[in-house]
Amino acid sequence: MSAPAPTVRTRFAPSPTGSMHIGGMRTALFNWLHARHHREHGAGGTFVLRVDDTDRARNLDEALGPILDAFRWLGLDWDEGPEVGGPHGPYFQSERTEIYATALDKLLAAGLAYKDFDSRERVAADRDAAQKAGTPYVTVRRSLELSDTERERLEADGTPFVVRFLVPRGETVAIDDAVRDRVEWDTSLLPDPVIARQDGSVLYNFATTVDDAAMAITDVIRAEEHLSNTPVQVLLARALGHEPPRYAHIPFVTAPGTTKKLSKRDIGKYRNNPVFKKMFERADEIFPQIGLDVTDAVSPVMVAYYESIGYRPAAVINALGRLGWSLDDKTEIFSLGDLVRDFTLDRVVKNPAGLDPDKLFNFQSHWMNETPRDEKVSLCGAFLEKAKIAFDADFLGRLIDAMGDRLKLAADILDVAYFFADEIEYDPKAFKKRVAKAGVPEHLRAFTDERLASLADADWTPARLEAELTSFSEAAEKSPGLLIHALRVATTGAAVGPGVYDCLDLVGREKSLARVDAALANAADA
RNA sequence: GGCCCCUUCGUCUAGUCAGGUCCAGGACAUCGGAUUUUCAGUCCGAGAACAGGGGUUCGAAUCCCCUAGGGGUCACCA
Repeated sequence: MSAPAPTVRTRFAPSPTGSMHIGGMRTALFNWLHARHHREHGAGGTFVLRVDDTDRARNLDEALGPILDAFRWLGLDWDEGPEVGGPHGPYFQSERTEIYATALDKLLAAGLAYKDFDSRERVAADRDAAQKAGTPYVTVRRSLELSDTERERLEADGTPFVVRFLVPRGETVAIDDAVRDRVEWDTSLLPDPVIARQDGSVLYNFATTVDDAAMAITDVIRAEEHLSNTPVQVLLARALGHEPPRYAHIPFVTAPGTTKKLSKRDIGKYRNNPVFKKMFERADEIFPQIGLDVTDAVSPVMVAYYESIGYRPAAVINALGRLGWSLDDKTEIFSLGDLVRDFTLDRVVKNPAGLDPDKLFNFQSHWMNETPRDEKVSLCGAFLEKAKIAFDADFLGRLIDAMGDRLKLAADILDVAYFFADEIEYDPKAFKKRVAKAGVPEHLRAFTDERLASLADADWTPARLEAELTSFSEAAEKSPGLLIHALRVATTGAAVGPGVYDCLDLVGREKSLARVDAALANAADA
């Protein structure tokens, strides 16, 4: 008889920094997916959100809010954590100082950690010397050589000290990583990590280990840059009397077109990244219209960018899910539900994956097309409202229908905002090329007078308009393109947009005819 | 520099654990064609990769060894 499949508990522990990094979101997604997969297709799974706020953020709401918003936007809920609580709280590290202090005392009392009185400078000098000599640096442990009386005197004098974990030398620590298989380290090469500062506050490696054990985390899924922290955490967990969790070190996300970790530090550089450039430029066009500043917090490195510019959460989920993971040799489209069903750690790849804005955009096309009409209307409507453009919902619906697949981002609706304006402005270049061109005004005049003017309101439909235009062009032995272009520019002012017959329909018979007259008068003046 | 990780088309990846069906499959991007002419979309097509070298084997992208390259990490940050 095999043991029952264990239930799974995963966690994600963001620092409240005021914005959610897209790479961090990918790590969070994998944790969430692993837990949900086991809940629905295994013995159970729980996803925990824990807040790493040891830095004591000045304003927690401001710093944590956007992060929780990103989770909510993508539809990733958490079973335990902020707002929802849970049996393993508190879920803010700033509220767990007692727990850390107790664990620290336990290690100290057992002789598994020690007070180190060496100054920062002295330790740095040791490290430099080792570096220079090309030998591995390990802690010199001078404080362990101290006699009891010496130590007592130092403490009585109030000499500052840090607490270091005493790494057992001469051992091999190994993990069976879910994505990297077996990884081993020689503990003789590991420095004794500081686990508590002079002020008594504990450090990341220690807090995480204590919390993961206290919260019964079974699977630690994190980016591979944490791989080198792992031996210390394994040793620490054992010293504390716990069995270490299973680890899965997933590849980190690289900046588009590079092999370097996508980092919020480099946002400035990314503006010039040829692959990222388009995304920045689109933001430059859109954000000013909706009263948003293009800041680091809404750059393409952050989840907020995608929401702000009108991506579908499903598109972002799909792209993130495929970053370092695949099901097989052909499936590309995954809903969140599909991912919950199909996601397993053993299909995570080992090598870093670059975020590809083009591919993300392609997923967006797909998921925008899957979006019901009503939802598109409300999404686009929200953009129009932010841009302070008055609109009629029915008309917006018709416009969205006419745009069809052309509507990729919800913000694209702003590109055709001229449909909501009473007055149009001609794109001067397009006007010259399409309307004020030899032979065109006469042709357009004739078509309008002979075919359009006499059309009844009820016959002013895309199908009828197309039939008229086609047959007129045929009779005149001219390319339909001439009228198509001329009419579009004359009635909307723009060179691009929905199909021209839809444009005429949207603008309406009366207004279209008036605009053709105005355009022709304009062309005559030119 | 020490330790650790990684290496298939430009990119994301399938195939590697169980060597032959892989002169390497899919997707995005690119280019070309069609839809007899906006833009877009759709359809069709093209080019494009096993880092290098040695082994093992009848046979290697797949196993072994070496080399090279890339990356991560070496804080009283997380």
